[in-house]
Amino acid sequence: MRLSQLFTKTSKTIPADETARNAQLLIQAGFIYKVMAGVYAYAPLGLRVVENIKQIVREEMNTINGQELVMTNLQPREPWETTGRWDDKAVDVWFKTRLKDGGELGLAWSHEEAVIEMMKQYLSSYKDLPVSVYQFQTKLRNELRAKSGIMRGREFVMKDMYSLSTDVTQHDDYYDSVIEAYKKVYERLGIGKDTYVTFAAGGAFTKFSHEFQTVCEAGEDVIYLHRGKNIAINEEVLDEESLSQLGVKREELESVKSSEVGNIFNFGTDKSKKMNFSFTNEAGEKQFVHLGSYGLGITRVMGVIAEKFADEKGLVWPEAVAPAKVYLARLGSSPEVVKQADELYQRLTAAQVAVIYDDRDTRAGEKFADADLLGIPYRVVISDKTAMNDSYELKGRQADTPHQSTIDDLLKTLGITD
RNA sequence: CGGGGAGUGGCGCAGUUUGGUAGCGCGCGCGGUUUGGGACCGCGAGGUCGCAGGUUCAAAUCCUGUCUCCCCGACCA
Repeated sequence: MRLSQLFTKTSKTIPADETARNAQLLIQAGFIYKVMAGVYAYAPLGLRVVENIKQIVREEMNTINGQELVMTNLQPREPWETTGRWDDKAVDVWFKTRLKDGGELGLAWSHEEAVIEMMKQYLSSYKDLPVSVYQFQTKLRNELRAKSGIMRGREFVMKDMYSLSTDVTQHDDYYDSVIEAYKKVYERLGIGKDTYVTFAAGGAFTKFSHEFQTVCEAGEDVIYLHRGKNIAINEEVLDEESLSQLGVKREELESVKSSEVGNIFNFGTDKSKKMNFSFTNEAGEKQFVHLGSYGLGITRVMGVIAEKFADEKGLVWPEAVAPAKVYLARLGSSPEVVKQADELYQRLTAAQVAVIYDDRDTRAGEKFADADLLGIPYRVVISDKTAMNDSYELKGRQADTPHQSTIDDLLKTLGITD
């Protein structure tokens, strides 16, 4: 990507109407554009981050046999009525609208009922199970109050997965595999060591559900950590019963602010019964499907990463999600410099390394400031000096000083092996 | 939804108390000098002050209503 052609621009000032660090930085750097409260558009650089996160999630969901599909944003009323969740008193985040002929529709805030409705058409035998389906979907929630930039919006991207199992054992096995898959996801996203599987309010079938909480000052939740035992408890279920059940003492726990980046639920057969979603077992008997629901907030994770890693100069993306691996800053426009920079750009691009090529006719300071603000992991500078010596100046985003390297060292550092 | 704060060129702000028809920085365009951490000089374009009413000779400024944004709280299945 040539920066001279990118339509977004960075700004020297942070937007006045945002206080959330993630929103300030992402807007200032041109990753996102605010449309209204809690609703943000994703510009090219922001979209790259979103897609990188999605790809990591996709790979891990595929590993545990998740089958990707896409549900719809327009949802009919009936399935939600059967579970009692159409009523605004039961679900207060509904956006609702009407068809021209008067039929009432809901805009998708979740897809549990929708998925069941769909899967009923395909699954009818124990031989069809287990099945796990997932999607990346834009969720629409009429939150009373949006806040915290992209961490709590009215429109946001979420990966939601649903498992359909024959019985408790089959369900539990899958549920456990999702926990492991989620751990891998957060690990790959660079927030693994700060993300805790957290015991939270469970619902009708289990004492607890599991949340994935990332320690983050900007988060909305408070969790209690037992670092020694690697146990975390959401304050909403912190009572004597829970403590004794988990075998920890209150005074051993450390309270920290966190953001819920994932949540997994066991619905048992509750919804299946209400929606009459059954299959035939080996004995020819009608059984209800066990449902599990597994959410992972894609755009929220992006906000959390932006918050956690930023420094005073701007964003600092972990390599796995960065919009590019290399920020190639070309200083000056002498033929030698242009030649060296163009060649490196082509070489890296050919090697599948994402590069932001700053070929703009601007001064060095501006390029360096933008490289930092955009948070690209590696900065390579091409100048008269490097062109003359056939060297390459390389600096990590958070390194203090750059160093000169040969083309071989450079490619090696960037993980390119010919 | 309760409480608090704020809406003035693309962005960040001043001006509002003490009404007299709009200013600064950045950005943008042109010319020139510069060129390794957001350069400098000159010239120039760009807003009628969220919106709607009202008071007044006169409203960014006063009054009423309304919309929007931010923060705290409540809510988050």
